[in-house]
Amino acid sequence: MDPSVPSEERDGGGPPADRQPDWESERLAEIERLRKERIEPYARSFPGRTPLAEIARTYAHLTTDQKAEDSHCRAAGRVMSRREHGKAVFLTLRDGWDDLQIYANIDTLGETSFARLKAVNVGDIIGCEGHVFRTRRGELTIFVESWTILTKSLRPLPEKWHGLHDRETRYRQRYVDLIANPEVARRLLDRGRLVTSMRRYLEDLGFVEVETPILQPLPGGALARPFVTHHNALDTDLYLRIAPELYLKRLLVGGFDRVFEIGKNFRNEGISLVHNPEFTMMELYWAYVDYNAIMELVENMIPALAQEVTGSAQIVAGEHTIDLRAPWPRRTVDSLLHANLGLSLAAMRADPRAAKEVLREHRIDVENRDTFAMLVDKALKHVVWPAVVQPTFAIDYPVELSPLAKCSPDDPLLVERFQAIIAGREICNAFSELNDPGDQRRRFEEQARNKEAGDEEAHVLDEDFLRALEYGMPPAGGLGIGVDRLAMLFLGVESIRDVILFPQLRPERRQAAED
RNA sequence: GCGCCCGUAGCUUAGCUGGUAGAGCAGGGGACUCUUAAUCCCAAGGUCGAAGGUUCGAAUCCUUCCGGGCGCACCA
Repeated sequence: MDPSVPSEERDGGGPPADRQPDWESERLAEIERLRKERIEPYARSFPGRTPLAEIARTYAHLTTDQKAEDSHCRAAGRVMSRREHGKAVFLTLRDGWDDLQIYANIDTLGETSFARLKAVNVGDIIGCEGHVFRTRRGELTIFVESWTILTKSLRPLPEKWHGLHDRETRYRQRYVDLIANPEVARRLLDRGRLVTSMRRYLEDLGFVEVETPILQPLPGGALARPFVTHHNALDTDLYLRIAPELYLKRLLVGGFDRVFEIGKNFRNEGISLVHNPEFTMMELYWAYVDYNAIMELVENMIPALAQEVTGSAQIVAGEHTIDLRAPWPRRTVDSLLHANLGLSLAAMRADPRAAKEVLREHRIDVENRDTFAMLVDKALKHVVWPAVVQPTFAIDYPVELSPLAKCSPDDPLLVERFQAIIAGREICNAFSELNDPGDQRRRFEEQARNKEAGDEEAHVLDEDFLRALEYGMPPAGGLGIGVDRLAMLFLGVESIRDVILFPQLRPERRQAAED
């Protein structure tokens, strides 16, 4: 886009001229003034600059009122605040999320350049050249010998003292939030480092990263409602994946023996403090091991990642300090239910009606049509998990909850599945993968019956996946970790929106643009 | 999807049981050559989220809608 065209002349660019607020027309006028003086308000480049943090580091040793010899440097950044003193001015500059003060006076710059500097607005991006000194008040400062405008800002920044609090504006205009609240940027950078660390950790273990389809003809690998879209050339509906699982298992069939994927999943469900319609999932599959090996991987990887991202394998969640270091205790779902509710799986299966009474006593909202599987699920989520603070593996789930997991050798009603619970939250889901095509077909058929009965989240029957299993999938353990929620746990935030750069909101209605 | 709460200037906000909006910052003009929430003086900026209703009179009370937040439900 040609930056020399003022925004109001672009199609759909700014608000209509008759509704233009004063602050914008004033700044547009300033741009015209600059152009008349042959100064480009949107510069091409500013070569040879040194990052502000590096300048601060290099000259940290300077004492009060001391000037650094040979400290000539070029720096650039956004003007965050301005303190005028007649024939001198202080500005606070920010590049990235680091601030540094600069100082200029009329003696050094001359009248014209100094007057232009005083006309700079908070929010403008400028470049300057000068030497480094420390003021009488002790602040490291660049003494400006020359400067230039790099980008003129048309919109005022949020208030410097109270900042930007309005959550809607913060999420809709994250670019402003990042400027006004640098801790938001730091948190989101930490989230990025978590993903990087996880990738490196798995690669070091010999896992290979792959990318499988996001557009899938059948949505599988999880129990959830999908988004539907349409491919015009193929004239067919496609689904945004709810999980990569079935494709990664096809890769096990194809010969990959340690494989993982980090990517977005999409589920067409409610939005909440812990749900965003698109979220980042890490899934891995490891051939020739069962869920015991996966548990070891998890209890070693999680503290290692926490160490890298937060600097400690101990994290704080509310009033609890949580020690993530291995080993983590392993408790069967049956024993957890028994300890917290006095119910055994066998009893719940045999007499769901009595089980419902017990759940009601714990003020859990149960409905008459709830199946045994749903009751177990509710009991775990509402009673058992909240009581688990330190990392704990909950293992051996009822087969009805897990259509893709392998049965326990001792009990055909249980599967070899586990979830890790930390601070009351599920942070992963894993199992010994079902590789018996006959058993898998029966489980799919059971799901199909659930679907007939009205369960919209029941798993669909995927014939191609069954065909792959018929070629033979090696025994394997599989793991899924919700990366956003792991980031929340590590960074101590309550809302998933605080670890997602652009969380989903209802689309904004822009009246000016639509008229 | 249901319940509760919120929406006043670009930002942060005051505005009592109804009497038609007040400030700080930012922005504009002026003073000030080491300040840092710089300071001081002046002026400007608001269809009080939108539309209806009650009333002599509505930012304030009622209804509906829009947007957001928080619970609950579904899910990771």
